[in-house]
Amino acid sequence: MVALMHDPLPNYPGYALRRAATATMAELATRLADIGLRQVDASTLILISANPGVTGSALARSLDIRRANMVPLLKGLEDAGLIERVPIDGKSLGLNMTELGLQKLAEAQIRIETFEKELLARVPEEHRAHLVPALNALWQMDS
Amino acid sequence: MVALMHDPLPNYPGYALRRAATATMAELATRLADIGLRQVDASTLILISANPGVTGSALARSLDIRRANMVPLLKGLEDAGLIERVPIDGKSLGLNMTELGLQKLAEAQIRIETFEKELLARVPEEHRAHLVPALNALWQMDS
DNA sequence: CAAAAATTGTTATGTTCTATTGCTATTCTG
DNA sequence: CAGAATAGCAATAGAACATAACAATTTTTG
Repeated sequence: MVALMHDPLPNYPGYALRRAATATMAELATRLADIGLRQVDASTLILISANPGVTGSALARSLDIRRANMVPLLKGLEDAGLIERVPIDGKSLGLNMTELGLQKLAEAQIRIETFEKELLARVPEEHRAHLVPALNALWQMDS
Repeated sequence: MVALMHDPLPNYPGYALRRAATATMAELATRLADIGLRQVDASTLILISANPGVTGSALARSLDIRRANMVPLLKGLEDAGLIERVPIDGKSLGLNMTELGLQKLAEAQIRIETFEKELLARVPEEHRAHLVPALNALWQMDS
């Protein structure tokens, strides 16, 4: 059950990035599943709560999710009573948190903060402060 | 077309990690698709070439891929003439690169090296050296 | 202002990746 | 040797994500 003799892959930033992402995302997914949320649900709630009245389209752009895939996502959150939608004009719907949604978000935040703390704790101290800026530099640009 | 007013998500290491991973992986995927490979194909070829005679099961463990999903992967590489399988004993098959596979791998390596270089170039210099060690610390442990 | 262009929300559908289950044959281990 | 573990495989299910098309409604601009 020993590792491969030669494994050059971890030296590739791209590979390390993918493995790190899948491993950590799987971990967070199970913790959020305990309260009936997926990561994308939690992200969405966070953004709505920080931007009351935001539209689904704007969320889609910010989260880099196709508009079409936003529909079942928001429908799920609405059906669960976590958000509500109020017409802004003839074609746009503004999104807001419900009381229940705020409660659920608070639960999620606790789990997320714990997760992020543990995640960072695994990174050797001398690298820790560099992680988030380095990661954000990789995607926050051409979007 | 402006970003959201408040976007707290990039402050979360987990979110930054996911966005960075999906963005960069999509980029690499298109570059490898030009030569008919997926990332997992390239990873597999790299490991086989570094570990001649390795078994599919060992690869699956190293790449964290289910054994069952290894089957169509390796079949694809074999059908494309990139690898060959020779029986080790009654139940194991050793994997080796073909001549064509080595050529294809060389092409892939060029694209991968270019990609990795450009990826690192996007990271501000003071963070650059910390990225790979930080990432590997996130998953190289409990596996 | 009127025509053209863009945006919003939506339905329907397809693709791809990955996990699960179960099976046979073989090898390893106590 | 008997039981446990391993290798390879098939079939299938599910989740995540992409595409295409559409109607209704703004927004832009000539």
